[in-house]
Parts: sequence; structure tokens; C-alpha cells
Amino acid sequence: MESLRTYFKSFGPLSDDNLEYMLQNCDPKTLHKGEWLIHPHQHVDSIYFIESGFLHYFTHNDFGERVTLKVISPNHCWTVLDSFYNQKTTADECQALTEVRYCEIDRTTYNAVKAKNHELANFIQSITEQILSSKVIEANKISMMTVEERYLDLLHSSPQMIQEVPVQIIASYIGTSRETLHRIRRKLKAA
Amino acid sequence: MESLRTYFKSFGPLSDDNLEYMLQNCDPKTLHKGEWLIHPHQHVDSIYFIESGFLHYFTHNDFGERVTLKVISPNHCWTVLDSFYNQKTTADECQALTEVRYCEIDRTTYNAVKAKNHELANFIQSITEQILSSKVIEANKISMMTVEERYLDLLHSSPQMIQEVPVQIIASYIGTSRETLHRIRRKLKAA
DNA sequence: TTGTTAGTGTGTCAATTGACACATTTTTTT
DNA sequence: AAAAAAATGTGTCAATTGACACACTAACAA
Repeated sequence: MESLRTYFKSFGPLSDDNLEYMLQNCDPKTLHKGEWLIHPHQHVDSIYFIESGFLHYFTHNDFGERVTLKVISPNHCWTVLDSFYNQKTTADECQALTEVRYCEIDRTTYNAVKAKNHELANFIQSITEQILSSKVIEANKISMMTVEERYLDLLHSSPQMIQEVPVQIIASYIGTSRETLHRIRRKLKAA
Repeated sequence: MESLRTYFKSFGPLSDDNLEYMLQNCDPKTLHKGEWLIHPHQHVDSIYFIESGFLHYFTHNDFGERVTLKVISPNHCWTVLDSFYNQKTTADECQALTEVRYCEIDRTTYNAVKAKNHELANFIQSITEQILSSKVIEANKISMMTVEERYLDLLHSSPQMIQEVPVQIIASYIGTSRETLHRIRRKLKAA
């Protein structure tokens, strides 16, 4: 729970009362490797904060193959936004790649936090703005990088992920085939 | 101004008073082809709603070449979020590709709208959530498409853009070279 | 009008990639 | 402990792409 406190604080100042109120409403849980956080055709009614471990968020293309949309890392919030905000089912899936500890904040709680007082409403607005901004920055950055640059970036920013997540999934995450990722690794090893 | 009213309404219900309040605080302006909306090293202190025309939002890579981050189309809000939210300068630029009509909402106005009353605060929160959600959906969609699919998608969703925006810029926007885009066009014409 | 600049369309060639096949290793299940 | 399944690593080959060169056209300024 300490990592979630740190995470909230990173978005700006918040009174102790309000901070404790948010933390009290977060429910700590665990997933074993291979278990699902999100099943296909599910309504996603919570936001998840990952404390440790890695998750595989993927969907299926027109030919039924898995396509990685994201590898979810510790110390980040995540959910299927379209399903959460608009109370729709999702066709996507999310599965634990390792043992995962996480906190769950359901929609009722989320709405209660937004409605509780001005400071909390502004705080949630500020988090939403900051996440939106970093999403756009991330998308712009990725669009300017080659596959090799993305791999090096991951290796630098998230070395544990490279250790614990299968090469196939990392390859799909950075938008290439596992063979090409092997070629990149071989080239880097040679240098 | 009518298109902005329609745009706001698309995000959900809002009282007439509050809708008019927002519209009164939006300032209609014009750019001629080739003029800049955003100069390099500028503080971006406004959100822009494009009523007509197209803009080229780009940055420079390590070798000083222009890289297209977005072609901004009519009936969308846009700004450099990181600069707007965090009051930083941006290294990016934004230039009119055609005659452009737009409305400008500066940060002071934006903050005043958020602070005016509950309904407006919730409305802005809702817009932010919906834009965030559609950003993520868009990024996921793009990551699953080939360059050719992206071109066909643009051709379908935004045929006017294909007409009015130089091939070079569209190629850069969908993440390829102008030569490859020509090859795609030739192939499609042959079929 | 003319000259200049920006944009378009195509051909060639080397480099990169994806698809497939296969051997090997690791992990999981029985 | 053995069998099955999943994941890894590598080689070959065809297809795609980027880089470069060049001819042609459109737009714009002097």
C-alpha cells in the first residue's frame, strides 16, 4: 500500500485526510501467474494499481492471433478506459505474466472520491490531465523511434520487464516479430 | 461558432447557461496558409478548436528533419498538452496547411470555467476522460494496422485531408516514406 | 513573364523484415 | 520422473522498405 501512497503523492499536494480516504477505499489483491485480471466480454468496473509483477494486456486481430496492446508494469494505474468510463464490455483480455500484487478501486468508489469534496475532485481532474498528457507524449515518442530504439529504451527504463516477460510478448509490444527481436539482441551482443 | 456548440454537446448534457458561458469565452480567429499557430520555444497557453482547414503539428528528430506528429483536422480540439498543463515551452511547431478558422480558449478562461460551478467542473472532467479514452483506443488501433491499412482508414475517415494535405506530410503522419505511399497509391489504382 | 521553390511520381538497388522450418532448452503437467 | 507444452534461438528465402537519383508539374514571388 505504501507504493500507492507514493504514487498518489507524485501527482501533487493533497491533505492527509483526503489521501487516507483514497487509500482506505483501495482493496489489495493478488493474482498468480497465468490468472486473468480481465476476461473477454467482461465489464471492467475498476481501476487497478499494480504494486508488483507484470501483466499482459492483449486483444485478437482479424485472424484470431493475440496482439499485445501493453505490458503493464509495477507502480502504474491501469484499466480498460472505454469499458470503465462507458460501462461497456471489452473484447480484450489481461493476464498475469508473473505473480502480481495490485490494488483495486471500483467505479462506485471512484465516483464517491470525485464527489466527496473540491480538493478530491480537483485532484482526480489533475491526475486525469497528467495521464492524458503523458499518453500523448509517449505516443509521439514511440512514433519517432525504430524498433531497435524502442527495445533499448525498454532495456533502460524497465530492465526487470526484459528479464521476466517472454521475448514473444516483448516483440509484439514493440511492434515486431520475435525473430527480428532476436536479430536485434544478437547484434547488440556482438557489439 | 456553431460547430463548437455541436462539439461541446457531443460530450453530454449541459445547461444552456453553462454552454453559453463557455462559448462566450471562446475567441474566433483565422490563419492563412503557411502561418504558424505554434512557434518553437513558445509557451502554449491556449486550447484550440479547429472549425475549418488543416494544420501540421511536427517536431524535429536528432538530425533536424521534420517529423509529423499529427495532422489536425476540423471539428477537433487540440493543444500541446504538456506545455499547456505544465506551463512549459515546447520545441514543437504547428503550421497552417490551408486557410484555417479556429477558436482559442486561453488557460485563464479554462481555469475559470472549471472553477465556475459543479456542472462545469464535471463537464470538463468528462471531456478530459473521453479524450483520454479515445486517445488510448486510437493508439491501440494504430498499433494493429499496417501502413496501407492506415492510409485506407484515412481515405475513408478524412477524404478531404487526402485532397488538401501534401503527400509527404501524410506519409510521415502514417509512419512511412513518401515513396512507399506512392507505391501504395499505385497498387490501389491498379486494383 | 520568368525564375525559383515546393511538391509529385517513378525506377533502381541495397538493407531490413516477415514467414517458415527446425533444433534446442525451459517450464509445466501428469 | 517422464511426457507434453511452451518458449528460445538460428538459418534460408521471398517480399517490402528506405535511400537516392531524376524527370515533371504546380505554386509562388520578383
